[in-house]
Amino acid sequence: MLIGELSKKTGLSKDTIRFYEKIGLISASSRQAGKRIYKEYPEKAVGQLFLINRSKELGFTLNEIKQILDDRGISSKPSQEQIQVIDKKLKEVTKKKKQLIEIEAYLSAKLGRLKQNMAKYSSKKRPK
Amino acid sequence: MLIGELSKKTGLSKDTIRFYEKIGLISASSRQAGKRIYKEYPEKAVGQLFLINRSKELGFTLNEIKQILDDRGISSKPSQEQIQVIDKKLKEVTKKKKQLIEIEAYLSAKLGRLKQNMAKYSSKKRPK
DNA sequence: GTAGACTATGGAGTATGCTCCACAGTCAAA
DNA sequence: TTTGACTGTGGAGCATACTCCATAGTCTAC
Repeated sequence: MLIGELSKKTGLSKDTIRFYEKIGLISASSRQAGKRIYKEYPEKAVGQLFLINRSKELGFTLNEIKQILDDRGISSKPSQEQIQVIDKKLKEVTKKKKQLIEIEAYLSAKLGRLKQNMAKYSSKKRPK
Repeated sequence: MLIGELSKKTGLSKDTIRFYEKIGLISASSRQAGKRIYKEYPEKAVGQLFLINRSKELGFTLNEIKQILDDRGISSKPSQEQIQVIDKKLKEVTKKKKQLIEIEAYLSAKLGRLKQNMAKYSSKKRPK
């Protein structure tokens, strides 16, 4: 698939996709066309880009995401280091879950206060 | 409390704290001392900075965090807009929770595959 | 065969979020 | 009263993650 299609499917700009390919986050094969070369993106790039986006929204940096996506070919021997990286990320995810719950509690409390206050102020105008 | 103490309590650098104050994320009162002015940070700045940090780690931008922290004085009338902002952030938190679970599943699956593969490769060396 | 929509490349520019530095004043302890 | 640790200000610099050109080649439909 060419970059335009990938862009539409993922909602990411072509520039962003090219940038991600440049830094090795996703990969594409090259097709010769006269003097020029066109990039062919594999189907799995779609899923990878969605994962990248979700990860970014959760505060992972592109470098971290690169480690997460790193495949080195399914059939090659996985390194202990690779396993450790994924294990570490799983722990970070667990931590983020806890932090999310804390923030949720903070926001809920704040929302409650605001609504109560709002009611207090407008009660003067409300008929009995 | 002066900036050094706040820095130690939160683990954030003085420069970072000054930057946050500059953009209005936290506030401090000013104390005159001869020709110079010293900033006095209130106790609650500690909690605010922790919240800022947690929020950042979850992908919120400083601008978003500013909206979250925005107080306008506890005793002033809360605006409908203020309530909407917090409500929206709560929904984003819910979304992030789901995304985290997705990423967790992805990482777990990947970890399982890596470990299995690792075992397959090393089984040749293991005695029966 | 040509207009219009696509593609790649290179490089400049931008927003965010700090980080570092030089300079100068304050303050507590010795 | 001087030394060392602190403080604020201003401004430059930096890493990350894009975004926006300009230029030039390709491809599709008419």
